[in-house]
Amino acid sequence: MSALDTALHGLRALIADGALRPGDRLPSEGELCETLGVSRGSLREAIRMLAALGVLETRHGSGSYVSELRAADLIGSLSLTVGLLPMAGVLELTELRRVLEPHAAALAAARIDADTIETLSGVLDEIEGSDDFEDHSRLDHAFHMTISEVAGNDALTSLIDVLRSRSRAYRIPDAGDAAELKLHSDAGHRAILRGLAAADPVAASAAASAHVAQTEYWVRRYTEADTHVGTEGPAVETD
Amino acid sequence: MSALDTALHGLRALIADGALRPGDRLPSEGELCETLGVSRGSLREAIRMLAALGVLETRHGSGSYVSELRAADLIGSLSLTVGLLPMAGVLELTELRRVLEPHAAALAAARIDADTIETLSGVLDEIEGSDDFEDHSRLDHAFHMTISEVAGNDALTSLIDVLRSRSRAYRIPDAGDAAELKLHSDAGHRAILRGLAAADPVAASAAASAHVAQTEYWVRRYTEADTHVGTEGPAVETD
DNA sequence: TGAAACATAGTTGTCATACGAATTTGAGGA
DNA sequence: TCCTCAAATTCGTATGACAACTATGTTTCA
Repeated sequence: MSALDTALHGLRALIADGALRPGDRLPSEGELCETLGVSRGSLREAIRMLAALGVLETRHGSGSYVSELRAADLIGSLSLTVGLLPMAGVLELTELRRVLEPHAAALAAARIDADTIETLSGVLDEIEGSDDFEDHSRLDHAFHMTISEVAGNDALTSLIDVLRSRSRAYRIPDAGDAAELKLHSDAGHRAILRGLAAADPVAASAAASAHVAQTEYWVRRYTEADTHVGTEGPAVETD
Repeated sequence: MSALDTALHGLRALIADGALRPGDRLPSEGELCETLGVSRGSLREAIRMLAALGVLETRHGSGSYVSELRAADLIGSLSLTVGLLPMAGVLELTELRRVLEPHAAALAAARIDADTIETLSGVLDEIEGSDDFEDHSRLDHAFHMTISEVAGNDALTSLIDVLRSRSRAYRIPDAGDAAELKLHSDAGHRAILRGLAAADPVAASAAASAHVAQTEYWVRRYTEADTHVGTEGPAVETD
């Protein structure tokens, strides 16, 4: 077994066995090097891997700490990489959204309160009144995240967030298309909100499903032309 | 910006911009150090982080390569860490399973062929005829993975696999309970297979939903007593 | 007495160098 | 043409050194 594997599995075992619990500070790097029998370089590589996966957090000058090990945080570690997926992968993820977002909407319909409905309605007012893509993207994100937060499962919220982050950043070159998309998008949002306001899980779920399906349609429509891997360039909501 | 961040974002940018495509070999570490202006140690830490997330693969003596960037692989990178979740997190994930597995079953019901049904039936025969927990776990896994593979979305399959890997490894101390669980589990499997064989998405979906609900019941039942974080020790299917 | 400033020790961040281990490449010969 | 083997290339690992940052305890001053 390589030194890196030794360090990686050694650290993981310390957490799995309960020797290190969420929030605990790890022994210093020098100490761990002796304990695990690897050099500091190999140890640090292992620490970085677990940090990338959301298991550890390192603070300069202080030490490394075990994270809170929340499911939402581990899922959130994907956000660094989903932006690198090619189009084919994005469509796979969109299918997941097609299951998860209706579920979140249904749960939210059963739990949402009047204040939140008011807030969401205000967000939609802003979206419909704005022509700025930056605003649109931000508010759209807020709308959907609020819904999944109300649903009450943080892991679900985090997963939806990660999946949505990828569909978000595609540009719609044609101005007419962009306008049409926004029209449908606004209508979709209102339909979801109606379902929530009526405390009707089935209606909210159906509206959310239709909304994702619409996203999928637009992503697919612009797939053939632009199969670029990157996420750079002017971003336009397809959502 | 720290040297590590420089290296990490530099590498990520090379991929996002398309300068490095799936399957490509990265420049040598020495070359990248000059390009990015960081030491070899910092560069290697960045490479490890991306490797942990499933974006890069390193081969000793050969070089580092960009992975195929399949959504399923990126999601699979979670498998190293979901085993560290405390019980509360497992229940969150089980709720996700409750949405995803019925969806997979419904899709599979619409696409499955006679040969696969035969195979699955054979797997269930084996499960029902075996008292060995090791066999049971392996065959149960094969049964469920086959279904989600038939569903045709690799990302979905990978996600279900990751989520299931956590519910799998809990021991049922009481022999009577274990027997009762297996009885229900076997019945649940048969119900799912009936739905698939009838090409009935609704029936398959409902059966899968009930199956996950049963898992959730057992996990919850043994939650209060055992909140241990680890995954070691004799593992018994709760599934 | 209280608080601010400072000194100190401990920890992570970064770099440079060296050498071992695995792979790849190409020259040489049968 | 194919095989063998040595050399070059590349990653894997270890060590040492110092900078940057943090935490803690002490001193100093109001």
